[in-house]
Amino acid sequence: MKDDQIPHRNRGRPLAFDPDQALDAAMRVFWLKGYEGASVSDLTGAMGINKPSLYARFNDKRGLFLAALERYNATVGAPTLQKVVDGKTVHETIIGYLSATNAFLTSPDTPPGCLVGSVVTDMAGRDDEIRAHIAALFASTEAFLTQRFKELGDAPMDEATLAELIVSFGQSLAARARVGATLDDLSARTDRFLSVVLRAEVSCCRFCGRQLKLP
Amino acid sequence: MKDDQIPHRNRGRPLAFDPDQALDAAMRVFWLKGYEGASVSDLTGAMGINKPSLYARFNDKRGLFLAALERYNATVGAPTLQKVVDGKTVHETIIGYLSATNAFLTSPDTPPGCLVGSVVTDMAGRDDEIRAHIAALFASTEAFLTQRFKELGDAPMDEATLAELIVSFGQSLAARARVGATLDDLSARTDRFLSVVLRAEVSCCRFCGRQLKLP
DNA sequence: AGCTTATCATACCGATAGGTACAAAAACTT
DNA sequence: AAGTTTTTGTACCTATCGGTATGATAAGCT
Repeated sequence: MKDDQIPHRNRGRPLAFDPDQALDAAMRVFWLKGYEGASVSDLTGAMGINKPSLYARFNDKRGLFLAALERYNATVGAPTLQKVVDGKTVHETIIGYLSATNAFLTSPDTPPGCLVGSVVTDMAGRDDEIRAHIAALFASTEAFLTQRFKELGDAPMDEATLAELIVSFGQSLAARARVGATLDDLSARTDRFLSVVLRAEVSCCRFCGRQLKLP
Repeated sequence: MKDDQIPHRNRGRPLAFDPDQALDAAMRVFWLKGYEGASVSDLTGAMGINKPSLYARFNDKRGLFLAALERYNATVGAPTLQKVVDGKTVHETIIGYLSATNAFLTSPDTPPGCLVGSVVTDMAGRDDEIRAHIAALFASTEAFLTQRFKELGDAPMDEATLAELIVSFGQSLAARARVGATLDDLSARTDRFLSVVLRAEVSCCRFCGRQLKLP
């Protein structure tokens, strides 16, 4: 009775839809409508499949949601974090990370804001599994930034504190985008944030008055 | 046919429940479960009333939600903003505002986080009326802080920028609280944020190295 | 071809969703 | 006491919810 659960490859009727494409569609529905607000009919409609196909592949609505969340991290979260890997200085890293964040938060191709920052964070208040998952995601994002800042070595303050401030600010950007802020709004807010936190291109402090360009 | 709509006072069978108490209960249900996730049965159960009473007073589920949101602003938002009125210095004002925020975000008597920052912000992505309402609320909160900082006159930077940073940071605190952060977590994050933004009790900048206690 | 495997589309399930009809009940007015 | 006004509790409405049984269909295997 071995490998009883594992479906044999290349047997049976082939899938009539592309799983990643269907997940993209489901992701957007959840992103816009939230978990409880997205009905299974909404989802199958957007995915272009029938309900039995959905349940055969994702088990239930929750399973689909978790799969869509993975897809979100792979297609939205990962490319944003890649900017952190690509940055050659702390300043460049932060600019890259927040710019990429602002871009996807206001992309015309997707619902406003961040799926994780609005829908999933909201759900965390009533769903322990989601809460643990998302708390770990936040923590690991901060740890990732901290680690990278240490490698780069030119952070203007304690690296963990800087990472915390950046991620926190990113969460506020997500909230603003969700309530309708434009890319210009977010960019302007980001400039002001960085001018204070990195003290770049502004007076260093009100005592020494020195002009800086960090780093 | 005048005043046909206005119910005569002190006529008819009296209300068997306290409207504010019922709204408090409804507010908590929405706070925990979100709008779509809160069923009318959940709501009437928590409020201790029957459905016809709910519909007679609040018109429909959405009307109840809007009333609960007003109640939230009156019982949670307003007391927090009162700290801004009470502050005698910018530093004290900020500490008071963020401390009060952290307290209600993690209160054991209410669901985690901020109703506005999680549930309503999420809804804003799919509901234009809510979006306009909440965007105006954010803007007016920043304007209120800006105005107060100007009155106090001892802000260490442009008052609007400072207000923006404080409100933004508050939003990130709300997200953290929603995913399970404790009051200690939030307080520690707040200390680190203030140590950078207000440069208080830390090195002023990496060039002049001066110790400050602001203000 | 015939068998096996897996996905397809249709049609359906009980439960619950938001919302309401209706008559009894509780106050006031006269 | 009788009538008026408003809220109450029960019982019910239709639509949709998440989820599934069933049989046709499309592929590989032998």
